[in-house]
Amino acid sequence: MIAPRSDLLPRMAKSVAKKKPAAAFAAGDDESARGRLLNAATHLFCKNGINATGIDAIIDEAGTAKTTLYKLFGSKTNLVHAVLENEGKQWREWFIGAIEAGGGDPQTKLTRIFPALKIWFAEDRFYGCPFINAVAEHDKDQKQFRNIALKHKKVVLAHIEKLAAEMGAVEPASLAHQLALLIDGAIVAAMVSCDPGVADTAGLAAGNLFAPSKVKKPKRAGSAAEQLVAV
Amino acid sequence: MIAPRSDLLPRMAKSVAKKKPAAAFAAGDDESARGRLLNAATHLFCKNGINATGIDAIIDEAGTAKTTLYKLFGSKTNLVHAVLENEGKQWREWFIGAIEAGGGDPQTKLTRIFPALKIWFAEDRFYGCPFINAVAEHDKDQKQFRNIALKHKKVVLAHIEKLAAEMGAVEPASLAHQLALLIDGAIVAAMVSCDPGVADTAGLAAGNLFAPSKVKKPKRAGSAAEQLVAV
DNA sequence: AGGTAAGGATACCGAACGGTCTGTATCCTG
DNA sequence: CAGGATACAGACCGTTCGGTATCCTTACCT
Repeated sequence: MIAPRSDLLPRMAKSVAKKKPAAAFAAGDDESARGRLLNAATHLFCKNGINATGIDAIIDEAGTAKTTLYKLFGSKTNLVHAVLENEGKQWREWFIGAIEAGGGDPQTKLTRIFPALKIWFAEDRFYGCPFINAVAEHDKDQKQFRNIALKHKKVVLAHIEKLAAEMGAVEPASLAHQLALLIDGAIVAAMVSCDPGVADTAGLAAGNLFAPSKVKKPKRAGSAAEQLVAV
Repeated sequence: MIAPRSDLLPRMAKSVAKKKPAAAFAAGDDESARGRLLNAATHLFCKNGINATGIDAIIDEAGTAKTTLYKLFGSKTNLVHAVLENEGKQWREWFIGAIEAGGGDPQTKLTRIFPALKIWFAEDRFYGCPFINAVAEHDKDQKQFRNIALKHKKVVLAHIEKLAAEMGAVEPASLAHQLALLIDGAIVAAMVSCDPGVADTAGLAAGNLFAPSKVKKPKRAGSAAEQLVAV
């Protein structure tokens, strides 16, 4: 039984030799079995849906054995949770980095939100928000995925609200919630329409939320004009 | 072989004798096999997801035989399409009715959008937008469900854009798209958070889109103030 | 050199899936 | 009363699902 195995490079994915996908937030160069499983599961869950993705498809794309998956994650449910946790962390790091990079005043950072999203929307591996999608395809009377999604969105919201407060918004919490609504709307609209341009529309709508009347200490504009258009 | 059947009322659902759910847009009093199947499938698809809902669960809730389902719809896929078409039609009728009822000027009608949505969000059978959810749990590289969703959203958008034009919006199409974004955002946020109050937040954001500077023929406000805050 | 940990390959299990089949009961119409 | 149409009941089929068990190969570390 000489059986010269074709895989001269063991512990490497054999099915594909992927190039780095050059995503906005890189999913990974982790070539360990765990990393490959996480990347494959993330890709397939997001692209085809969680329920529509079978274990076999995941191990096939990851180039691992089924035993390895169950040794590392225990169950499909655990894998789903690991994917969401990992993806959420990476997305938040990318998002916050994208609006913070380059500095500037808080309002400048907030206006970077939708241009940043547009870049994400334009990726060929943009499949919408994994958290929203996970909620959408599971029992809505159960809190499981809704709680995970809320936890993710609260971190993002907190950062936006902090910036809103720093820029002197009259009601930072309200402004942050409105921006978050536009973000969610843009994400699902981009997923459905495949048109990154919805980010521009969302940015346009967001622009109205930064009107001088919404800010405590206007920098230049006269107060008379503000009064006229206030509320 | 007397076998006194328990169903003294044939062609009636036996498993449950549901009360009318009193939904904003009534799913139905259609007690035919087709109607019951459509209602049951709509409920289960929306609540638990399409992929997570088996044929057996549907016929169980509908109180029909499996043969009846396949005689009437042919396949699960066909049933899914029938559900989306039917649900979309009913939702649009409800939505347009809700913002048109009571009359008033076009802007008044547009401001009715989010209060109307809030009522929908508060229902115990609110499970988000079936079209968004359908896209979320299927292959995003296929156009199938995305096209169905887009068709639905275009009808809604067209009505909003018509109202925007009637109210004299400077850019009716842009305004309509921004409102649509807020609507989508509110729907998914309500689905995830189970808080109908997001409709208020969306309504607040929408209020900024109706600023005098956005309207061709301002009714009262002076033009000087508008110039100051324009664009 | 040998042991151990990590991972690959594959056969297999019970359950659930979408879908088909046979048979029976009830109604409507002629 | 006959016969067609409609619907219910439930067994059944092939497939796929998530998950387990067994065995084998390789890399690395004393």
